[in-house]
Amino acid sequence: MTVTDSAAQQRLIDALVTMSFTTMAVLNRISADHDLSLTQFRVLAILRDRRVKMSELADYLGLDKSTISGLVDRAEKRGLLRRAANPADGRAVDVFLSPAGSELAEYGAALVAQSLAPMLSGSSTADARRLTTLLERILASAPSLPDSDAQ
Amino acid sequence: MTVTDSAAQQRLIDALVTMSFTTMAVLNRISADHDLSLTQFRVLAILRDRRVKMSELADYLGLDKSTISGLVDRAEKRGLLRRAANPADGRAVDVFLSPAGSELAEYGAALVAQSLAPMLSGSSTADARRLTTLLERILASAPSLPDSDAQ
DNA sequence: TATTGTTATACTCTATAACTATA
DNA sequence: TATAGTTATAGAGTATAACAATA
Repeated sequence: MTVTDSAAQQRLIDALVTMSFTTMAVLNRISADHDLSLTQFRVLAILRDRRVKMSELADYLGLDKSTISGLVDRAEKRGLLRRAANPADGRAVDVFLSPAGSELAEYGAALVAQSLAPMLSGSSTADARRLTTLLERILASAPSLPDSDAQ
Repeated sequence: MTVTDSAAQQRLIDALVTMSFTTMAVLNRISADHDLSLTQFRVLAILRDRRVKMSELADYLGLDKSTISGLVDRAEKRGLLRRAANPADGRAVDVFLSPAGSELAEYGAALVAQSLAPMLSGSSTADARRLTTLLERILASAPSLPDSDAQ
């Protein structure tokens, strides 16, 4: 996109930002419905297919390690996840989902799909495919952000 | 999109969610760089071209009125916005940007455009136009959420 | 009576700084 | 020395409940 397209570019940016707020509002509502903050919900999503160290969780979320301690404390107290010593590094602590956490994570992922589907149901299959391709192309070239693989 | 396209639909949802997190991370970073929470940043964006009542601000953001009181308190103390009695309703309080708040809001909007532009610069003009159209079409049919017109 | 806004309260989220234990 | 994690602390964000003022 060239510099002369500034009006068109601004329009794209507006659409992207509005779409992002709309999507985040849906994720926020789903989280709140289950007494989770969006961050807690993201933790569940991240741990759905991974067992990670506290420090890795901090990296995924782009948050300070002390924040992660509190976050994991509360989720552990609720029985959603567990800590365990890392076998390879005596300083490190692994985090992973409990069965209850795993169940909630799966349910949450399904809810996200269900909640966003209506918004997309107006698009034709061809348009949906086109949109997917365009978004994926942008994401592939974007500098990977802390949270780019949550969900 | 038909029910048989569930894999394709899930892929679109994943792309949309990832893109949303990426966009929000950018907005969060810009906010933090100016000692604003994302919510404060949104307040500035909302008030950029509007003078609203406290209750309307609550509606825009989807937050409780008591939350708005605190939010406005802090921003007012920082000199970014001001309260005034609503001339038409003795119970209501109007909120609007101070000159400093207005300046920061304009600067912030420009920063958002600048920060998101690189991510989009890899797309051709035709692709950008196509993406804009697809997003706008979805947003037009989406039930308008509390925050859909921030920014 | 209903609505608008504020205040008190409580909890979560977040970062900084100081600390312990391990590498 | 550097890294991993926890704890103490402080401030912001958020909602609920109770309240005063106005419609």
